[in-house]
Amino acid sequence: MNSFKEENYLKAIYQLSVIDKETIVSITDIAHSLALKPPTVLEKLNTLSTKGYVTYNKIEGAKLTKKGFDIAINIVRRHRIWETYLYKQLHFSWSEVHEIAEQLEHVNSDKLIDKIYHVIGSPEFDPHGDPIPNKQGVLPVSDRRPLSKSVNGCKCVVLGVSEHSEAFLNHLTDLNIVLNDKLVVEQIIAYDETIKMRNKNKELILISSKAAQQLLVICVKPNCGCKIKI
Amino acid sequence: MNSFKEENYLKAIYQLSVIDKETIVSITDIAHSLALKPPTVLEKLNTLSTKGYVTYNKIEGAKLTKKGFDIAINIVRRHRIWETYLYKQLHFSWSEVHEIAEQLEHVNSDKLIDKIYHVIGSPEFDPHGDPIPNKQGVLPVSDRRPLSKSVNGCKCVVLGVSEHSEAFLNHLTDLNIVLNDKLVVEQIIAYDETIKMRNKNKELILISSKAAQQLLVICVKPNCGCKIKI
DNA sequence: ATATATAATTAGGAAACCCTAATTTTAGTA
DNA sequence: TACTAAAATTAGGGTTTCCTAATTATATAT
Repeated sequence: MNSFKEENYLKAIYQLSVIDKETIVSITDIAHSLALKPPTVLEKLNTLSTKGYVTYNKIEGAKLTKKGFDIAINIVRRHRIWETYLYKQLHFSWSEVHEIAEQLEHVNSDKLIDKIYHVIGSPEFDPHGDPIPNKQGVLPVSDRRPLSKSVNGCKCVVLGVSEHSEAFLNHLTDLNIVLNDKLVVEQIIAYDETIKMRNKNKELILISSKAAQQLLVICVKPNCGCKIKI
Repeated sequence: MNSFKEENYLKAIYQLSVIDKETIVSITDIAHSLALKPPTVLEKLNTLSTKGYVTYNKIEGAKLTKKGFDIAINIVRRHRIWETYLYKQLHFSWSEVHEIAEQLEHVNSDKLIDKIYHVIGSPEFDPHGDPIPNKQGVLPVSDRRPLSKSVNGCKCVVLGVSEHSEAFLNHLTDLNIVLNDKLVVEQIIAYDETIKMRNKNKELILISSKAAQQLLVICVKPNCGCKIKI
């Protein structure tokens, strides 16, 4: 019954661990992500550990156990399904959707999720390209990768973003980049890795390395030599 | 942010006050309704009182202030809108709907409620005849009354129920009574106030006084002399 | 290597919520 | 009226969740 808070801890740990598989999930990271102070997080981590949802030590940081992962991935699933439902079915704008889904994700009814998932057509990805885990917590496989991993000549299709801030999404709008756009990389500027590319209207687009790291694409030209195999 | 619990207190007080306008809302009643113990309720009542949501004293019991009423009626509004949405739009059965709406009613997004209310066609009553308060907290006027207030010869249409238990709803199904049925009262048995009536197929139906008190109808025969003016 | 910044931890405490047990009111009834 | 049952209240305590301040580790950098 007390799950609201605990669900948010587990979700935060999951999300932090996904950002970078190498880096450990530290107390400071979790505290920052949940707007709490480190001692609070440490205390909670101990009780979550006792309950068997996480393991924690200074060297390895916080890690979800199978039990904890199952809960976390299910919250992520609910969140993405609700976001898609709000967006596609109730015509909310993408920027409004997140905050409401943060609340709805804690509503505990598998049947409700099943129904709305069916209504939206059981998609594998949400409207911004984030994968929707299935009931078993398995993410759909996808060859999407950051645009920043491209090489000259790459032909990419925009599948999503890994950052969801207003600022970034507005920047994409300014650059005239939308979902499913086809982009052809013409040059990667050696000095700062700015990418020069063209869209389907042959318009030139310059995108910074920073932004390119957050834009997820799939490579549609075989053997282009880009840093991710398709 | 802390509102989940408080919302439930305010809703409980509202609902208890509606059952019978004469009777005061006692600590014991609230404790029973929320499955808590009296000292817990008393303590919370004091803090709710400090915050200006209720007034409380032994003689008058708990009463909502304007501020408390506004919150409570809004929760009721959300609850009934969600129940209707789940029932009509997502095809949940009526018995499943309540539990999920208990969670959804606390999701804080007026825009979400507006949208789903629009989708279900902005009805004034939910599928079981409960009135849906408007945004200002005003209940739609209705001449519905308990069937038990009928007199001989009353022609009534079934509008809803005031009790929502499985047991009662199943009983109505057994009696072959559904929403919008037209019933003609033939006799009220003096001894125990059992009502003898006929439905549109002229079938005889006997309903106990207890059940008749929970069945809400509107009188469609003018000046029938029943105990409620229409 | 030592100073310094950053992260983790410990100690101690406050507020929210909820409880049991005991006591005091209040109300109902013989 | 006096007794008794029910309701309200007081006292005291437990857990959860969160904090600040102080301390100890751990890195980082000169």
